[in-house]
Amino acid sequence: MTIKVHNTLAREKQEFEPIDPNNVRMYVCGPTVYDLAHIGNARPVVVFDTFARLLRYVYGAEHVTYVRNITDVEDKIIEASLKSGEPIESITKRTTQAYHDDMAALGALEPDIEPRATDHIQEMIDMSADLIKKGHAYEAEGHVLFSVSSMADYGELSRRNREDMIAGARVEVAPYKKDPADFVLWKPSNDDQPGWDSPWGKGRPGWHIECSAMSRVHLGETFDLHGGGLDLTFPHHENEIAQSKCCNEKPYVNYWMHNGYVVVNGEKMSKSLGNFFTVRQLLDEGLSGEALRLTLLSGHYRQPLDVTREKVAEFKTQLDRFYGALQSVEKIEANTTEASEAFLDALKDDLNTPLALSVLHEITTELNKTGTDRKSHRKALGRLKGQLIAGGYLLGILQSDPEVWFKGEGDDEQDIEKLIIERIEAKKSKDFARADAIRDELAATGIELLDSPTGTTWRRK
RNA sequence: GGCCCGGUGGCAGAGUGGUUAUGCAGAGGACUGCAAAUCCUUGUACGUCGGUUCGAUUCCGGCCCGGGCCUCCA
Repeated sequence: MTIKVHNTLAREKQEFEPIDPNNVRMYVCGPTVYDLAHIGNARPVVVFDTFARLLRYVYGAEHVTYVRNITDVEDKIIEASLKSGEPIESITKRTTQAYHDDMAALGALEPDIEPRATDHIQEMIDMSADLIKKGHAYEAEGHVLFSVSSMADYGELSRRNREDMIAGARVEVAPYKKDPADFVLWKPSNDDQPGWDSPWGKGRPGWHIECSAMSRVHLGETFDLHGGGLDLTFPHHENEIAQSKCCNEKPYVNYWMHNGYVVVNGEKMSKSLGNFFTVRQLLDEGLSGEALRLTLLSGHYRQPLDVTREKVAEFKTQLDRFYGALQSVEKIEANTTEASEAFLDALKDDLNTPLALSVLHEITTELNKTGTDRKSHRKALGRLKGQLIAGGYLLGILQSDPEVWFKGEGDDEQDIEKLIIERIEAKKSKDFARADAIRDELAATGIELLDSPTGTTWRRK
């Protein structure tokens, strides 16, 4: 089965056919580094990380190039610097580091290439100049503006035309624009703003041109797939298409994928609404990054997703179930590295992660059922274990040692073991009152004891 | 005003023109000194009104409700 993706350009699911299966190319819009990432920012990272894992699985890791940029020049950063007094370089460096740490905690692998906007200013200037030359842009009062009316099929992604946009315009139209829909490629900087020399004086790039420039440098003029949050469809991606198509005179991207919003009580989570919580915040509260990741994958990527602490706790319980099964077959060697067919089919069908997750649960049930008769089912158990780990890898979960998952970090292991031995003695002498007292004592510190015919193990709750 | 999503059982969440989603929570049972873990069994579904159909939760239309984009936003 081939991969199918919902292509925003067509508004329908399509078979994914890369231009070159030996070099599958994907670009995803990364963060503007002025503040900590919130859960809404994390969703596309986790979603497209999962999709990249699938692409690598299907086409081979060496045949996939995944680019995710860092936007380190943008007016929000300037504002943040003015407000706090922290230098811009310090803000972008610190925030980029925090972003890397937080996304790693969510199990996101690094993209193959992570270009920075400030390293590609010259390419942006070149593109802007080229667009002027080709009659798609013009200079006005130190700005370079893209001329929307110069492009016949502007609006193909978001399916809106110029008239709609003008009718719906909620912002004052800058006087230097020839057309209200025109957007900025380059704008002038004063002495307090970061700026670079350009044919139009000292200035800085507009928001959209960086992705056109960086994707062209790293993936070429036409590439396979571009992802991002639904809110980037317009204007950002629409304008990227306009810039790249008009500049390169070639198609830009074949497939566009957009993830739905993270919502809070049904409303979109966003910085401007203030209804967000950061990844850092939840991790600091002690929530598991792996459970948070699974929560982000628990709904289909195009659906809205309500992330609550309760939900994260539920998916932590689900992970306990998986790890419990893996723990029970710790001594059995996995004899496959292939995910199950049903699991792969789910992911290949427009990244249906909830369905894929249900397959992992079915595998787990089968594994747990088989567990009663180890010897004669060694082969089956090895297969189920392998499928669980392989599927888990594609989702970015279940890669820890089950022992570590359940016992975690702590310097109290010896005390726990000592109490367990004491309890075993108590049980032997039928002193169940003492045995239960020890259980309660440990339970009070979050330690749960599990008796089995082969002995007593424990978990941190 | 224009354009666009969505409404599934207690909760989360897939999916399908006629047959079990899955998980969490609940109930019962097995196992256990007791528990936990695990397994088995089990209940309550497809917003609403019409239409198409032998048959619709699934297709079509109206309505109601919720949300989004048209400005920065993942």
